[in-house]
Amino acid sequence: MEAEAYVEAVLALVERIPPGRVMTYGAVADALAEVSGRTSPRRVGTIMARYGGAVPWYRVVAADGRPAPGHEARARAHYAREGTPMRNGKVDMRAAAWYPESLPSGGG
DNA sequence: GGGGTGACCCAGT
DNA sequence: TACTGGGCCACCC
Repeated sequence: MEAEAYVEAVLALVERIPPGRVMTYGAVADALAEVSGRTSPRRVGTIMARYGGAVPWYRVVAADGRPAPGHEARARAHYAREGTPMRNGKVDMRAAAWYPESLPSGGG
């Protein structure tokens, strides 16, 4: 898979995350590992930082439920609107964690 | 080609 | 809960 295609795959997957649900960087990387072969949470984070502006980036959080650094207030506003399960100021991963049943590309 | 960095993750204290 | 160390991969200079 080309780098450009991988970026689009990440963005496409993030767009598939339903309102009120979230995915971790690791989960995104793991989900795309099937179609990409090699991935890592670091790569997903970097892509989100560069191209995340075009997708619901706030639905992608760290493993402990923290939103993107520098955009916490922005993210929390969305969580309140979408009714995302919160826990002590952070996203409740046990309730909000979401995983795609089928991938945006390669699957159907 | 080599070294530093980053919207990460896991394990230990 | 907060802090620290190691692993990981691609990007940038």
